[in-house]
Parts: sequence; structure tokens; C-alpha cells
Amino acid sequence: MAYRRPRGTRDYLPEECEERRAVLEGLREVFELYGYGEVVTPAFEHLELLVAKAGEEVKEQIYWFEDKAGRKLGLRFELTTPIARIVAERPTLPKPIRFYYIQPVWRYEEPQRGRLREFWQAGVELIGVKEVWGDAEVVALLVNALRRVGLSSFKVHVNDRRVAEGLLSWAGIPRHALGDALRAVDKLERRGAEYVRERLRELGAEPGKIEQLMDILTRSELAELAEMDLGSEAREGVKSLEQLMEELEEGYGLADYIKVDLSVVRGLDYYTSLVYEVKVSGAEGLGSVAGGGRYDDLIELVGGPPLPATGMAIGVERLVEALRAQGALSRGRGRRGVIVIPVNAQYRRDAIRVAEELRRRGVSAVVELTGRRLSTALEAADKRGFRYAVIVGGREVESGLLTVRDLEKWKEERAPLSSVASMAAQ
RNA sequence: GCCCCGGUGGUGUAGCCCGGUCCAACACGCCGGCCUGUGGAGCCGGAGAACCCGGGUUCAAAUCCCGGCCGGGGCCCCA
Repeated sequence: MAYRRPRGTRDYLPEECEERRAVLEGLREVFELYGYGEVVTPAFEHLELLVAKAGEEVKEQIYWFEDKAGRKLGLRFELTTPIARIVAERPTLPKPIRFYYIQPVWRYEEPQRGRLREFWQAGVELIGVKEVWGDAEVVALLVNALRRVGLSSFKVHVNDRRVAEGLLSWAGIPRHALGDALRAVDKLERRGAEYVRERLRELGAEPGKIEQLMDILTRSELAELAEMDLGSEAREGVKSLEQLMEELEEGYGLADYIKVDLSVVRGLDYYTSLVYEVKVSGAEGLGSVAGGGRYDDLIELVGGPPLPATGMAIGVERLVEALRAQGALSRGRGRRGVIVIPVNAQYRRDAIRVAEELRRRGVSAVVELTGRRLSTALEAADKRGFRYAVIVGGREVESGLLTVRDLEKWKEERAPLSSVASMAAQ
């Protein structure tokens, strides 16, 4: 075999495309029901922009190159930054802005289960609403989009960075180690409590407080936090988490899908307060199916006006995988379409005319072009999953009545083209 | 970048541990014949792999050893 596809990429054949398209259309439908408008951005951006918020280390994950004029460009690895750029470039767009996108992104990583080098993200950004009800709208939209495409037994694990940082500071972690400590906490679920405990100790947590911290992280009770002295930032965070839960319950009736989880942190550095990830039970190995949060500084950072923003992104391939694991994909929708088979080469043009007429009437029709004998052609048509075979030969041409074989019932009848069309249209 | 596992026709596998009987087998798929207007079948036939590449051991290697490449999974990070 001469060539194979590049590492970490995938091909989609018609059957899989159909599966994917159904999912994508469901997501799009919900995005639009909430009044979000689609945006399409270039596959590549100036490298500087991509690196701006994420830091140099993310550069390792960017496919980047110099163009012929020596400009440094990079393939986008998420959509939030390109959208921030759009907004920064057009400061007069009426606020609030509601954008959605369904596009591929690229990351240079080692591929494995649930991790590709090219994958699609479907997400939304709500720009210009600083209050927690903006976050609530986005989270509700996320939950309803996932429900719409048939996902079940999932929860949005929400947290607030300010709370996580407040807790860690309270436990004695010095400021410069906060990043590492957050990453350690993030691994609570994957690596277990013992690992986190050990890491926190190494990073300077007071031994006396570690146990209490672990306890709080595990139970994630907001009420307890409210009574602790975590500093004003964290207090704000706790308050807004409480408000978010209330908003989602009272406004959207979605409290069952949300869970406070103080161990959720997320890597991208631009999140300023709320962060969340969607976890699907039964598909844990996939990683999170979707994630998001609030990024109030990013647009200003890329040269725009200060604008609060909140958004989320769904990993399309992971979502499809999770749906597959749940048996929720509508695969193989049964027999479809018509194949028109000329009885022999002499009737090929007649068959083509019949097919064209069917197509004019909105019926998907294929002409048997191989010249294989009728019985073989019928057998092949059956295997390929056609619903009807229309046989065209001398008898049909003379009488004007087509021979139609229902490949599902394996029954045959004579009928005029118009009724073949209406049969097949159903 | 690191760690683990793997690499036999288009696909999935058998064979590898216990070298020769393997010019590599089976199933599915593909093409055709039986069948010149109709057998969702069956039977028959055909195309398609020098067993990832290179080196080594041996009288002899798909089978053992080393290196490389590629793929999958894990770490990390994330969707």
C-alpha cells in the first residue's frame, strides 16, 4: 500500500458521514433555536494570535509553518481565540454577540483513544454578558444540544477557578505553585486521592490542612465553602456558582444535569472564573465530551475592547463515540432509493431516462451500468440496500408500465413511473 | 518526548511459543460462470500477501535475536 492517511486523522465513508451528519444537524438546530449565528474562520491564523493567550508551551501543539513571505502561521487548535479576534476586529458589533461554529481544529499530539490530531469542535460563544445568567444560558444550551442528539447519563461538572485557587491558597500552596497544584487537583478522578495528596504536599500545602482540603474537594459542598475564610475572590466564586445552580434550576429546569465539582480545572489559561466539563458515564476513557467556561480577559488581550465572554465547545468525535457506546446512533436507516436496471445493453438509455425522470421527482435513483446479467444485478442491488429495483426492457418500453421489484418484500408489480416515484418517495 | 502492546491478501483472523511438512490457511468482501428478462440461495472458478523494512543466528525463518519504521494504548495534555 503506497499511502495511508496521516497519523491522528480519520476518513469517513458514506455510512459514517451519515451518522455524523445526523449528530451535527441536531447540534446546529439547537444552537439556532437559541438564536446563535454561524461563523466560519480560516484554518490558519497568525501564530502570534494562537499563542497569545495560551502561552509558549501550547506552541508545541500547534501545527505551524512559515508561508512564502516568511509569515509565521498556525492551524487553529480551538475556535475561541479566532472568534475573539473577529470580535476584537469589529468593536461595533451589536452586543451581546451570539456565535456558533462547527469546524475542524488541529493539534500536534500523540493520538490515542479519544484523541486525534484533526478533530471537529461544535461550540458557541456568548460575548458581552458578564453576569452569571450568561453562563447559565450557555450551559443550558450545551445540555439541551447533547440531549437533542440522544446523549444520556451525562453531567456537567462545574467549578470556579477562583474557588479552586482560594482553597489551595488556604491550604498553604504558595502563589507560584498554584498552577501545578491546580493541575494536580484536576487529576483527582484519574489518579486518585493518594496521588493528589502527595503532589499537594510536595507543592507546599500545610500537612494539617491537606486532609480537610481533600475532603472538601471530594464532597464539593458549596454551603461548607461559604463558611470558610477563603478570601474575597473565592467568596465571589462560591457566590456565582450558587447563582449558576439556581439559574439553571429555576430558569431551565436542568439541575439534574449539573454537578459542582471542585476538582475540575481545565488547562487553557484564559478561563477567568467558571469552568466546566461534560462527563459521560460509561465513556470515561474518552475524556470529556465537551467543556467550557468564562474568559473575561481574552478579547482585550488580543487587542479588542474589554468584553466579558463565556462559551463552550463539544468534541464531535468524542460525542459520536459516546453515543455509539450508548447505542444511541441511528445507523443503517434501512433500505433506500431506487436502482434502475436495463435488461440488456440495448435498454441502457431507456433506463437512464427513467432514472432522470425519477430524480426530477425528487427520488434518489441509480442506473445499473455494469451490464451484468439481470439476476446478478438484482442480487447486487439487494446487497447494496436499495429499496426498489426498476427493470427496464422491451416489455416496459412498449407498454409504458415499469416493472418494480420491492427488494424488501421481494415482490414485483407493474406500475407507471409516477406511482413508482410516489412509492419510492416514502 | 517517555512507557507498554502489536505489524500475515481489501477486512478479520490461523500459523509464530515447540524454526523445515507454508511457493502461507480460513472466513467475509470483490470479479466471473452455471443463469442470453429476475434462484435475496447454492455450487464452481478467479484476482489478491514473496508474511512492515533492514540486518543477524541457522543447512533452513512468517516463525528466534537486534535495529528501524508504522499502528494502537497509557503518561502528559485536552475535545
